[in-house]
Amino acid sequence: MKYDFKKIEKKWQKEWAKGEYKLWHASDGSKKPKQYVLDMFPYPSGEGLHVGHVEGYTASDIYSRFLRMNGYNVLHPMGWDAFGLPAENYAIKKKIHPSIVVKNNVKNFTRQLKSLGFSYDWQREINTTDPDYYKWTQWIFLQLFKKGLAYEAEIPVNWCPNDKTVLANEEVIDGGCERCGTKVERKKLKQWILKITAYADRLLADLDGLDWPERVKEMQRNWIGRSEGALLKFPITCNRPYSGALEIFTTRPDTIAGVTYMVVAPEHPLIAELGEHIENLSEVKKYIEKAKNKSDRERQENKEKTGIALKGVKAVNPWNKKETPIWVSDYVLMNYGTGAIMAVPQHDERDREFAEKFKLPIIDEPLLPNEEVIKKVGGQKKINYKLRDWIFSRQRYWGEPIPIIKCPTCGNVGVPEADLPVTLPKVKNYEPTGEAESPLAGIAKWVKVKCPQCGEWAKRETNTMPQWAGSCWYYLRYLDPSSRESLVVGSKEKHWMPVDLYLGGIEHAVLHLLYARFWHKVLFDIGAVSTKEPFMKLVNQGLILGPDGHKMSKSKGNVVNPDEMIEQFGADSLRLYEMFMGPLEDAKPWDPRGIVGLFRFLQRVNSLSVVGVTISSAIERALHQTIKKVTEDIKEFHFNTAISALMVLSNKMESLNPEFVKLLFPFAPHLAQELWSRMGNKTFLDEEPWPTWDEKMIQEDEFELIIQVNGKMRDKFMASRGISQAEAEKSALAREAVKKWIPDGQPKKAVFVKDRLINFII
RNA sequence: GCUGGGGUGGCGAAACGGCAGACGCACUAGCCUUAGGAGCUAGCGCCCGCAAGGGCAUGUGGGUUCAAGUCCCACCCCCAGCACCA
Repeated sequence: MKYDFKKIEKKWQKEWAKGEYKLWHASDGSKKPKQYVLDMFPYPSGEGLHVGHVEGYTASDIYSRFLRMNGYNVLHPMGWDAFGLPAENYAIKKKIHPSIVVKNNVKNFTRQLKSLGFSYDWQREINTTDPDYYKWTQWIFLQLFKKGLAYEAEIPVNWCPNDKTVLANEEVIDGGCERCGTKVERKKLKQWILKITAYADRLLADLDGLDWPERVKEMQRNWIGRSEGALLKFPITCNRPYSGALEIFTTRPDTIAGVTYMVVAPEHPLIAELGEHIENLSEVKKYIEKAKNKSDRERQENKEKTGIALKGVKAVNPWNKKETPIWVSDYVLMNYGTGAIMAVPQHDERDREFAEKFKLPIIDEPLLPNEEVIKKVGGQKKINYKLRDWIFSRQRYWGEPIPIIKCPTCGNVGVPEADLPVTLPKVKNYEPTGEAESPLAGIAKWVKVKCPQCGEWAKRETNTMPQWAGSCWYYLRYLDPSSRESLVVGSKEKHWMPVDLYLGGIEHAVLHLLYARFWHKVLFDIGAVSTKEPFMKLVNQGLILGPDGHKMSKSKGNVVNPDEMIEQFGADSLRLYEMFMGPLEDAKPWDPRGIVGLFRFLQRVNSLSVVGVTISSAIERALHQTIKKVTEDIKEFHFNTAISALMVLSNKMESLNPEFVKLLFPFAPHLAQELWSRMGNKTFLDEEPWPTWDEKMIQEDEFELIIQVNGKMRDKFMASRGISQAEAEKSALAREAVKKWIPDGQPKKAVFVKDRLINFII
């Protein structure tokens, strides 16, 4: 029979769609054990689904179908992370409202996902740009505001001149904008900031309990960057009366005797404070000016140390009362520790480099116990983090409005919860202003509002939230997508949380995954959720590279379009190929011919007779072995070897059997369901139990006994299971091929591995 | 530099310390055919050989073991992330 994949796939997709995909509804009241299998939801771009999406979504679909057949109540939802720059930029270019752009893209993505047969619970579909959804994103912001975890401050921020908005530290990659690569500028602006640093210790400590890839945990650990040390004060002396001290942070108080100079960051307040006490103030100011003009990227590119000494000012080492000079250098950063260090060139590479360049002494002094130093000099223990607070406001249109009202008398006032959502008004012009405000600032009618506290005229906050806001909590909304009284009803949250499996790309390791953990912990603290962590197990699918081995990109012209693959070979072949390419987590290049092999496999399976012939015991044994192999492989996400096991079995089979069809189902659901129906079954495979194997059936009564001489394989013969060493030796030594290697038939020694091999040593 | 992950045929890859290369792609030969670029069968690591057979092979060099791709030590190379964080 011809493998008419188009007809088969269309037919079953239509069947599955009945009752709004009833087959895949997750029930809140089920007695079955629950499993929450979550995909990282896509940004619905104009380009449509990428083969990388297909990879991750196929993997989670296989796993979900497997769990359902094993008696689990599975929640496997899908939605849209639809706020963000691309829709807005497209809107600016084409003069179409972003919401229309998003609507069209969502339609296309939905069509594509359905054409791949993914078993989502479509009743729980969510969209972060839906006011009923972002009402709760705003609600969470208000809770952060109430707890003092959202605050406004004027600080130096990363500004992308191309996207005309500020960026979080996590969004700056190698000094460039995460999105467009444009060199980021430093600007001092008043911004909304989330106090993620208040959770640094918990975000770090709770990583240990997570079943996540080690590299992701390590990336988060590095990003949080905890270091234990101490704050120590060095009194300052100069030629005029002065009573200040320079406070430094160090992880090595034990090296204090080796201090030969001090360094402060160019932005350090000490310089302004000392003012005229500094004899060479004008030169110092010149250096500081030069350092300020350097971007972060320039500072990183050129690591040649620069600096200038503060003349007429000294610091006193509190340990040995020695006077040491104070320098200004941009290798010390103002936003870490205290912005000042004690320099120990003997023990620190950077200090050594600086000392060598400026001919400062390098002395070798004995190390002292940390505790003793801290105690004697009156210092205090301190833990520092590299993690910075999250700069949260954006000067763009297409995002959630920050629900704050700025009142001239009351200051920043949260929008009353009853007034949520603060909906995004329609504007004529989405163009960013290029200033510290979003295009919303231009809508006087929307901006003007009465202060909820004093009733006087006030203004709305016109900045919007960053792209990451909506994805910080979406996994909770799936549990209760239409709830009006809370972001998620407690009983539903308790039933489903935490997410058992979270599948997605590694690119979110220190962005989405860190932000979401932070929000989740805040929600935990206010009692809105019952678990400390949102995602128990994380699996990252590896990147699918273009046929040229490079990352797929439009400019390189190496992008593979899933729609074309489905058109040519069908969804089942595409699913199977992407799973067969290699280990799920590895990066792997697309082989344009590769999919053919999987198509051939399905074609062969399709042509097998549905009328069962009596199966031989050899095939029955192979079947049991395959059930075991595929079951274990799916549990470990080894889909490539599971598919290969199915191929091996199918190459032996003369006709279809129900177990094989069930094993195939999670991987190639359309064809498997078609075969199931051809075999005379009226049920859906989703509702069928997963096949089981009998360990006794797997055991073969004969095996190939390997004969080695000095560890090299020389011969083999069929032996019955359980053969004794004496019997094995006798039979082996009698063989011609063995006699050739052991002419006297007298090996020095024989190592016998039961039911496997015998190794003669001569 | 630090951290994590890797180096196995022409390619993607398999391999509880026990026959290295399963499965698939490509390739070769043959078959079928309504001559379809997506059919079927067989072969296919490298070297010597008509063959039988033998030798060599899992980045490099050592080690442990009856036996090492797998365990231990040192080194080289590749990929990813972070990187003047005191």
